[in-house]
Amino acid sequence: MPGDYKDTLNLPQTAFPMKANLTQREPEILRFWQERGIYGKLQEKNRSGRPFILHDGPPYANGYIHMGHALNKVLKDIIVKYKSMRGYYSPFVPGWDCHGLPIELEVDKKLGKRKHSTPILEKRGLCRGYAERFVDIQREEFKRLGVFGDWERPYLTMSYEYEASIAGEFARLVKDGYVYRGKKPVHWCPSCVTALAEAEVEYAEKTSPSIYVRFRVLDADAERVLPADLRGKGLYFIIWTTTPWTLPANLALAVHPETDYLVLESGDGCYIIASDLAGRLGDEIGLEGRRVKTVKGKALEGLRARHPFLERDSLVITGEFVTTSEGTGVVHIAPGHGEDDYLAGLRYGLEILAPVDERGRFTADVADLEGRAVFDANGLIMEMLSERGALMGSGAVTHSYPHCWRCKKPVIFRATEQWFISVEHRDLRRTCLSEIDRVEWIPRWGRERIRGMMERRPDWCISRQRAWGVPITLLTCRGCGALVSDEAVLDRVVELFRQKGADAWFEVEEGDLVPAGYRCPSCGGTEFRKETDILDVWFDSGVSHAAVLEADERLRWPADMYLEGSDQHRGWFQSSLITSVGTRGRAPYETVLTHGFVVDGQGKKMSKSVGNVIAPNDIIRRNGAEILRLWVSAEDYRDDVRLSDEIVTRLVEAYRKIRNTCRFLLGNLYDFDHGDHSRALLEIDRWALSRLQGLISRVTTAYERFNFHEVFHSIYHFCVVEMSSFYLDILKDRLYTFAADSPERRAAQWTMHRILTSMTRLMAPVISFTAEEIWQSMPGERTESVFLSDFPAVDEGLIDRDLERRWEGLIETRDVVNKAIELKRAEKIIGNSLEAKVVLFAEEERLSLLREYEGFLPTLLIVSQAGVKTYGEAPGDAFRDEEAGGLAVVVGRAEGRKCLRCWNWSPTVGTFDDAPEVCQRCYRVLKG
RNA sequence: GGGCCUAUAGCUCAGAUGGUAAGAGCGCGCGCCUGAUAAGCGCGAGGUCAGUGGUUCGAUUCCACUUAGGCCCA
Repeated sequence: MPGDYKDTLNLPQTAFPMKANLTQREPEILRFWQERGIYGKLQEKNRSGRPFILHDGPPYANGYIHMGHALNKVLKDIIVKYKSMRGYYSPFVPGWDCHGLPIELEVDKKLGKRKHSTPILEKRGLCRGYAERFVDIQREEFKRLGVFGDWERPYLTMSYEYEASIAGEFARLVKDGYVYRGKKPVHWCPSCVTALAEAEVEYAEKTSPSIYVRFRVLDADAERVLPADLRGKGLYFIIWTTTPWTLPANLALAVHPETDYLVLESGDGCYIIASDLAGRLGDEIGLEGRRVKTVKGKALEGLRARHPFLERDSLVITGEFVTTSEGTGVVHIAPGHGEDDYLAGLRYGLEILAPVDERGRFTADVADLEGRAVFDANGLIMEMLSERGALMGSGAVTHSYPHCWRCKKPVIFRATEQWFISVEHRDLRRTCLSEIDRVEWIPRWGRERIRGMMERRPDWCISRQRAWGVPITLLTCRGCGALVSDEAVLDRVVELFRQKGADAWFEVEEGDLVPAGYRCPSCGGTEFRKETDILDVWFDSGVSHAAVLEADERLRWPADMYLEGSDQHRGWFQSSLITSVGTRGRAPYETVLTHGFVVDGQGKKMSKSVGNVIAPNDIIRRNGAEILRLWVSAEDYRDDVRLSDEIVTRLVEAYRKIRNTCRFLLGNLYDFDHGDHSRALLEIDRWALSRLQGLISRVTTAYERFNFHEVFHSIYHFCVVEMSSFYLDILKDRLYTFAADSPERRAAQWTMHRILTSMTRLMAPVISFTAEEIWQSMPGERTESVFLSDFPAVDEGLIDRDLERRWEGLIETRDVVNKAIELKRAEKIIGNSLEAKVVLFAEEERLSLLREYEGFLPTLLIVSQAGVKTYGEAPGDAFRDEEAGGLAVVVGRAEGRKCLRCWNWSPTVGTFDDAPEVCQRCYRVLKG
């Protein structure tokens, strides 16, 4: 067909599809990695490299993964892949947290009524099966995200080895004296005779007595408060409570340190109550009288008051938890029967008193009430108060009160014997704090956060009265109650667990746990009792540094990094720190990196009830895991990360842009000869390569600082601004119309190849699937997988700052010309920019710059002709832009005719008899 | 209620020891191209830098408070 020169051009050719079709392609790439064993080869390749150990915090083996899991694992994966490509030995051993209440509750739910009659070992077996199932499910979900790791050999906290490690680490703490037995209040169901976890308590309306009780301040102390003229009168605190039965356990009265308290003279005595509540108390119990004085709560601290019916004094303490929203502003404190009470009791060294047995009956400690069920005793107690003149008022209230989810009856708060790890022993708290200071926290405020918690936290209560966990492997003497902390006994249990798992604890006889002839060191007793509590699951994961980092030959202790959500400042970071410092004297991590939570487009938390939840699978199914990975990298994870349909849409577009840019590069490399054409580079090629070095440098720094959103933005920006709209757009003419093997075209290809191989590796840790797909489509020699290649390094020889500076001027000029052309386009004078001829009028520096590049200007501006003149010659109606001074532009129609081959306009078109429709440049190419 | 943290265009992000920098890309609007074509290119319109007060000659940038939101506690 005459006039059709398309066949004589070097148009791009590639099998690399424009449409990613990630949903289908990703599984193929996963299979490729799997079948070729790429992860294993990567480990092998770096075996002798410097290690970088990112220790995986174990997700809980319950339910399907949500976006938080995905965010966390992808962040880890990006780091592990980056470090690996940099030559670090960076194995990733994923793990799962398998014990614990949530799984047990799920199993209980399935058992229904049989849950009470199911033997513990059978229940534990069911829990194990449940956890196994979800480990498998989550493993597949994580793999689908493209996360590299040793998925076939993860660590499970319920493996026998791990269970033995838990017992072993616990034994170390026992031997070193960290573990003690103490009392702490827990929700307790007197009807089911069991402790209840918070999750097993449900709140329901209940009617309770509402009573006001006065406590008389000791006369000796009253002088501190009462003016001289009132001395001799009784001084009383008034408290309000809805649980009269806890009064026998009263040990203190709490006031708020900053609240104003009123001393009120009324009848036979003086009363201390919160000023704000005086009016209300007048209505409630008819308390009226003369206002004597006002004092701050903290001035009352240390006073002693007589218990209304027991031979005991009650100490006045202060607490921030005291409010004046109800009651009297004075709170009755029974450390054995309330959470605030307990903590206050600890602070003031009060006994954790709970004279109530496991069936909710008073013990002999309260002689008058022994054997009485606590709720039934309320009336009796009120009578006792009344007889002694201590009852200031009574009534009834209906309020929300905790009930047992099994039997639906009201529960009580009751201190029971629990095991603790002391954070004061051997200065543990202080050592932890100094370790916190030594560790690097990213972001920096993480240090303040965990520091505050560590400074204030109480001893660690590790007892749980449940079935699914690692038992607290302690024996106590049946005779004297002494703890058996004999090394031989403790070690025997660890070995037992290694062989048979923690279930063995429930099977073995007490006598078989001690050496033959063993006697209690304190009393010589020979009968022992196995502890039935299990360990808090936080202990399980807390010792992963020992059970995994130290024990697993693939890893090493301590870890270079822990990386979890910021909620783990209270959780895993702390449980790991305590167990590690307690046994090894230092933190198990060098650096701790935290990320925020996944929230919706408005920054609100995702919740099923609101209906704003987006699941990883939604995105994988609709857009592919790659989009999810891109999202992880695009967002600044230090803050909460937002996710919405719009954000996904934007990311899909960004992905397409990156993909298409790479596709264009691939398409123009189909016939590249892979020779070294570096000596034939044009200046614009050198500009592109210099810019590429800048990109490599920026991206490398961003990875090093874990600023992944900078990685994304830099690569994206490079694709859009430097490549697609500038370099590649300008390059088309050279690539398409020059002779295929001309030095100029080869130079362009050489440059493009370099850009493509660099960019692909830069993006590989983030968009791994696409990077691999590009890598496999790339012509020429390459490693088996993009991950087996090295991360690109900056080539100093390709950096040319002077050149880049000169080009800033050229690019600015180009921007102005584009504006001028746009105006002519609006006037319908030109369409395609090749129809234009441009004359530039410039002064001084710009003039000399443009003169220097005059021959190159048509290429730069993608116009057919361009000329340079002095600014003074510019016509008055020339286009000027305030941004660029000393520059005027005149745009007109190009001269000559359009070359049907290269589409440039030229006076040379029509001057060749044997090819009248082409320009001179094309004519020469055609004639070879 | 307490501890820690966040708040720049519709979206994702930059920004300055406080003083001519409020920026980028995307999206959106309007065009061009049809030899990256379910692509590519150009131009344009978008922000009282959450609000209030304070420090200062001057604050989006420092401080306090408020509001909204997040995590962890209570």
